[in-house]
Amino acid sequence: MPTPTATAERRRQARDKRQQILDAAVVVFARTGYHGSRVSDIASEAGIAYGLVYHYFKNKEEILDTIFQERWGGFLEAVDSIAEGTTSTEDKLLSLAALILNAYRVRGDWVKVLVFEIQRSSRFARPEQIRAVGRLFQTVAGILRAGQQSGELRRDLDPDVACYVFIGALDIVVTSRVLDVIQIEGGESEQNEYYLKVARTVVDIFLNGLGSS
Amino acid sequence: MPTPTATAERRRQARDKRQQILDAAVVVFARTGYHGSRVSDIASEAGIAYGLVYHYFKNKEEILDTIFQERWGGFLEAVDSIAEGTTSTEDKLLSLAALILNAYRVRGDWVKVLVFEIQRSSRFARPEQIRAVGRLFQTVAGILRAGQQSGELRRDLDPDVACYVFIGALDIVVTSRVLDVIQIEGGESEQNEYYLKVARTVVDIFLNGLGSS
Amino acid sequence: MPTPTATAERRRQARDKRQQILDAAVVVFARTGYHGSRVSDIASEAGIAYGLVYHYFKNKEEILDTIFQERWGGFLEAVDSIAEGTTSTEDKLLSLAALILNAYRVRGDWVKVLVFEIQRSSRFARPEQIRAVGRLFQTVAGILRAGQQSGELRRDLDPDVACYVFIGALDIVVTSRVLDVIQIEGGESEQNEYYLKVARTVVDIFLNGLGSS
Amino acid sequence: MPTPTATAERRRQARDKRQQILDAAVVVFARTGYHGSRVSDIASEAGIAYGLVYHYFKNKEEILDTIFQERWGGFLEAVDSIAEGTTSTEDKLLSLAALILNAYRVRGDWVKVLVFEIQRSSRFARPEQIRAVGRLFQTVAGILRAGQQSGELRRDLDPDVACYVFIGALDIVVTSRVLDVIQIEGGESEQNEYYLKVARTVVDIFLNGLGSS
DNA sequence: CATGAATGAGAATTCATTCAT
DNA sequence: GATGAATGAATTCTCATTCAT
Repeated sequence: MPTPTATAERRRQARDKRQQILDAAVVVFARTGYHGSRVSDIASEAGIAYGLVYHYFKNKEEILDTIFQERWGGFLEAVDSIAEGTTSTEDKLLSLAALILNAYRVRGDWVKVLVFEIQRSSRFARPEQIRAVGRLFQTVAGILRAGQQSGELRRDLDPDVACYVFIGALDIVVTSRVLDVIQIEGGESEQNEYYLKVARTVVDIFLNGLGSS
Repeated sequence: MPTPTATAERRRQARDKRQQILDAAVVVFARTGYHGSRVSDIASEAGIAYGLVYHYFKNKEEILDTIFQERWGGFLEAVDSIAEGTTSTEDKLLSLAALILNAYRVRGDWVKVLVFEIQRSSRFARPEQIRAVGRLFQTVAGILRAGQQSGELRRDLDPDVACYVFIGALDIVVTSRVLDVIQIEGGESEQNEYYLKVARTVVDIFLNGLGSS
Repeated sequence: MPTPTATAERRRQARDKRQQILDAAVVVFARTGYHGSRVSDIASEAGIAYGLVYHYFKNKEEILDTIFQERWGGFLEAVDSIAEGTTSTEDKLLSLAALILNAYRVRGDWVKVLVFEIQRSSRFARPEQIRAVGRLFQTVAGILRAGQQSGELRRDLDPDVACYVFIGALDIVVTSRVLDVIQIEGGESEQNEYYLKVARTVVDIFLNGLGSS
Repeated sequence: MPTPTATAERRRQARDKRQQILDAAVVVFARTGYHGSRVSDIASEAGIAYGLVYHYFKNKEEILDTIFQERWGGFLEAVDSIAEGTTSTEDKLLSLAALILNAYRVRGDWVKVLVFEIQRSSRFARPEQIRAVGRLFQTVAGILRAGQQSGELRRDLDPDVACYVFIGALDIVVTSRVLDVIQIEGGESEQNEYYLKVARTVVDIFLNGLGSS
């Protein structure tokens, strides 16, 4: 009979292996897309037999669902913690912009999968997925609503619409970047600078408008 | 031997049949996605034998490419004609917003296909497709640049970045609508009103900002 | 455009091909059992690509169902025509016994498939299959009931139970033969003789009993 | 070091566990058939880990073989003890009929497995299995032969054929019952009555015939 | 042009069996 | 003995594409 410790150890390894599969799936999906990836590709990327994938996941789709759930949850937490901060609305928006714009640099594969494979398949997605995406909009709208109440923002515009302007601007920058529509040359620091500039521009336009006052 | 007229007639019918296939493909792709659609689904939606599809198109992918090319071209022309107008920058932006927001209502299926199947799978897209999408950004950036030169817009912000804010806002409204993240209740006129409100809000924020001046 | 005749010809060939598949399936199922047979085995026995099997049948199971339906239907017709005859009850029973006992000789593969694969999987079978099997019992019970009314048979026994005795006796002979529990040596004529003897014995016991009167 | 008693205890438990697996297998095979049952289904029905099954049995097939061997052996013993009795032939046949007809009620799952999975797939069965089934026929034929010698039965019919009539009748009643071709309504006592009636009818026909004397 | 039968590569998924712990 | 993670052979089924008619 295995000792309790040995059982725990095995359980830990099992969780690791599950994670290995998820990580490998992100890499593979990013490289060849969900439909272009075979389960065996994921398995060999994870360094395991493909049969084992079915030990941890019901099927290929569940892998994608799990990737979304776990990672999007983490992202939402980061967004929430920005929203709950006590800084100015402008600072919150800047932090949010930086968070989103940096996501691609830090977790490029995962963002690719999100942009291409999950947003796309959401048509068939369970309502929970829709709701999970909706939560981002609600949180941002909440930031705006708070800004309106504190007098930092105009009160004559619907925050549920305004949040689209903000999120949309950032989303399309990320998408364009993923799509290589935007090509950023230079090293790490140049890229960093570019993103900062974009973040500032987005927030600037969003708060002050582009019109010559 | 067929008369010249008969030949012309046949050629016209051929073009019709080709169009039928494209129209059917839009419907089917919108319903079940590119990968979820069989060539035979397209054919039966078009009311023809599936073998015939291969008379008009090399393969399934060429159908998608063609859909993009033909329809995106038309869309770009509409955008260009707005850009080339002599109205104020604000009017141009309002027209643009209305054009994009209405597109989903008028050609829902086609926008779905664009959003999900083409825009989001451009990784595999030929560079021409990237360039074609890029042209939208350039045209909008051009509108902004002109506005800066005429003094209507602030000159301290990069129009190549600013255009993302504008397009991104509209894009995400459309996408959210397609995804049913946004549910619009009510009939035709309520929907119309909602879109007008969104268009005005987007342009308002874009020009005047959300900050309390 | 193909002439009507050509179309008809093609349709005829299609039916042939479908039949080829069914015939091949009977051979293959008889040889290696339903579960032991691959669809590709059936296809290669039929001399076609296995993809074509799915042109004519939804899946492997539908092949088995079709085999049962078509052939059992034919068998029931033969049974019915015996039942509807004007001969004596004894003659009807003799004919029935001969029909059943000969079936294995004439269509050995098909009987094997019936005995092993269809009777077995009937647990999951659609109620129609149960009903189809039930019809055999009803028809035989009908023969017995008629014999009771005409005074040829005792009236004190339930024909719905009595029919089991008759059918069961014949069924187990066939099954035993298929199972090689019974080994019949000798050529065609010896076999024939053996079956005649069995048929007569079964009917004799059934009508006159084994008890020394 | 374990005491002899502890060792014995362990051996007993091992036998229990082995028996647990066999019992579980009967239940599972009856429910979903041999091919439709996974080793893990058997294990979870038995409440053990599926790896353990391979400690007690070489493979899945050996489980089925063992089920047959052990239970069929017990059944044959019961049949033998009837055959060896000193009662009249009629009584022996009645006892035999009751034994067989009751088996389904008492051990329904096991009979299902016998009827569907073993009896009907003997093609693959080792010859010993065929021989074991053959022993039933021989024993029944023996009863008949004894009846002929004692003058209770007609001598002009081959007992090796006659035994088919008897066994076949009972077998098909059981099979029909398993297949739900026969639906018996009512409670315990009604079912009991029905089976008694069938047993008597079968023996009556078998001994006295259905013909109006 | 039109049809749809025919092909077969390709992928997902299942599950018996092994084996390290 | 007991566990269940790990393996991978095996098979079904799908569907884009070709081609004879």
